[in-house]
Amino acid sequence: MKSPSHPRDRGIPEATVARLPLYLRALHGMAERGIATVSSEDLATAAGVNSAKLRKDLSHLGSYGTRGVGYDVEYLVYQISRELGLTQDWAVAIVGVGNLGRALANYGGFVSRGFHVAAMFDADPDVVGDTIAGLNVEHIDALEAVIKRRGVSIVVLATPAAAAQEVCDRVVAAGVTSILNFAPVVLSVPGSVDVRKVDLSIELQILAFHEQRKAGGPLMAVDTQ
Amino acid sequence: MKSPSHPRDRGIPEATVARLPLYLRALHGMAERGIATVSSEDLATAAGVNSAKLRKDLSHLGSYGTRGVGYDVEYLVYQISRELGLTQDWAVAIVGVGNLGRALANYGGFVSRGFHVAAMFDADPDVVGDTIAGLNVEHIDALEAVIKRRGVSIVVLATPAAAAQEVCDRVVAAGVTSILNFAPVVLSVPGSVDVRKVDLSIELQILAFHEQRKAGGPLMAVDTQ
DNA sequence: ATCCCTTTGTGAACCGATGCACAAAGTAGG
DNA sequence: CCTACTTTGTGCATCGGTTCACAAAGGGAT
Ligand SMILES: NC(=O)c1ccc[n+]([C@@H]2O[C@H](COP(=O)([O-])OP(=O)(O)OC[C@H]3O[C@@H](n4cnc5c(N)ncnc54)[C@H](O)[C@@H]3O)[C@@H](O)[C@H]2O)c1
Ligand SMILES: NC(=O)c1ccc[n+]([C@@H]2O[C@H](COP(=O)([O-])OP(=O)(O)OC[C@H]3O[C@@H](n4cnc5c(N)ncnc54)[C@H](O)[C@@H]3O)[C@@H](O)[C@H]2O)c1
Repeated sequence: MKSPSHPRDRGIPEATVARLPLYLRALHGMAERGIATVSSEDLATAAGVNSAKLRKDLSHLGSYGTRGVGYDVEYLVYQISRELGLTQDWAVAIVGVGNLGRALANYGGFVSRGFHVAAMFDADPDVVGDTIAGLNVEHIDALEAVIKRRGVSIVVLATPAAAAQEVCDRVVAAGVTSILNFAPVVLSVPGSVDVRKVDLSIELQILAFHEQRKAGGPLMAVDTQ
Repeated sequence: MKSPSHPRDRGIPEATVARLPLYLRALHGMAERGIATVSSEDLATAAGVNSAKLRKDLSHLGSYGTRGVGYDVEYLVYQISRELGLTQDWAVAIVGVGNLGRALANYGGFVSRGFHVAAMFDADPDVVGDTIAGLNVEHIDALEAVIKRRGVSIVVLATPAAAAQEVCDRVVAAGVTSILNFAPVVLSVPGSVDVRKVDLSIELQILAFHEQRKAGGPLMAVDTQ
């Protein structure tokens, strides 16, 4: 760090942010196996990326490596966790407790680090009042009140597609600015709200596209003309 | 089409492929509502993208629009479906019938167009033999035989992380070249195999990153030095 | 203290994707 | 047939991201 430029620039590329969780997961595995330091080469392999990319990604957080040695695993875990905001525990709410919502609620894995399910909501009277993974399912009418009271800042949307936009609007109105959407609809939200989507059917269609190419590829030089 | 270049170039950009399912979904909705033609502007809005991007995407498939009018909805549905390989019905197998595997199996939505669940596998004797969504759960030992017999070409992996790579190897050995992975591991596969991953915890971490920025952003100009 | 070896951090070239802006192509109406 | 209007398809500038390749930095040995 000589003179100009920022040592740790605020403004990490989006592509880098999307990979940090991958590095973090690999590092956790290494820490558990008692590995103290790791080279960019080894960490990159474990995370399934190329080592130049990994080094550039980490360089956006700061100069946390030691030349000739590598990165201290514990220290890097801490730095990435801090950067991702995982040093605090985020309260997540699940809206729509059907097939998928239940699976998510029962999923131990994502409670692991940095997140916990703080509330669950449904509109169906048969479902409201059920206890799932030790938590009571609230009625959707209580959405605003419960979100405020329990400090929910991330909402997982697992309602049918038809209800998603309406529920989304209420969630946003309640002050939530981060949404993970499983319903197959394009949600319309204010610019200040982040929506990420998980869409099974899109993923399958992309796979089908490539599968078709593989099948027909080499032989299928048949032009339509 | 004057002289050089391909009218319909094989080699559609990956980013375009990932959006085609979005357009298709919007078009299906319009077809159901009886809309016969649609402009790039309207279709783009429905799909949540910008219209120049949509037109460029569609131009990779061919010149299917009419200037001054727009695109014929039915025709475009057919062309995109064909391009994505949805004019055939793909046999999908689900491996790992736990919380998530069950939710996926019971999910009607993805059977809808172009895909059907042709087999389900698990290693747990208590689960094998169960009937879920009208289909018998097979033992994982029968993987290779059943995959061949039923012509499975896409596998959805929903086993615990620890088992994922081993199952993946068997699936690949059985000739499958398209995998949708829900387990939080980096799968290692030959280059000819396509793997797409769905990772809840990565999505949440990305949301947490941005949420943290929003919270501390404007005020948090505190430098660590 | 010097030399050799390893590995980081980054400048620079490259590549694919995005979005603007407009000519070309079509419709509709007189 | 000609004019006015609409909307596509694309050339081009730009941007963000990836990859290469190497100078600089540090550790360890002698
Ligand atoms: N199940 C899957 O594997 C899967 C996969 C991909 C996508 N999805 C999508 O995820 C969503 C949920 O899928 P599912 O299989 O769990 O459906 P589901 O029908 O089993 O569950 C939906 C739940 O949402 C509740 N609900 C309906 N309207 C509501 C409202 N206004 N407010 C609150 N709750 C409401 C229903 O009572 C029901 O319990 C759907 O949009 C589906 O397309 C599911
Ligand atoms: N449940 C969720 O919401 C969720 C969300 C994100 C990711 N995931 C991931 O999806 C995977 C499945 O999650 P889950 O909650 O359904 O777990 P689960 O434990 O409920 O189910 C896993 C199933 O896989 C079976 N299995 C184990 N080893 C197997 C093998 N070698 N061959 C075949 N089957 C085998 C088990 O018998 C079990 O039925 C996990 O990797 C989890 O991390 C789950």
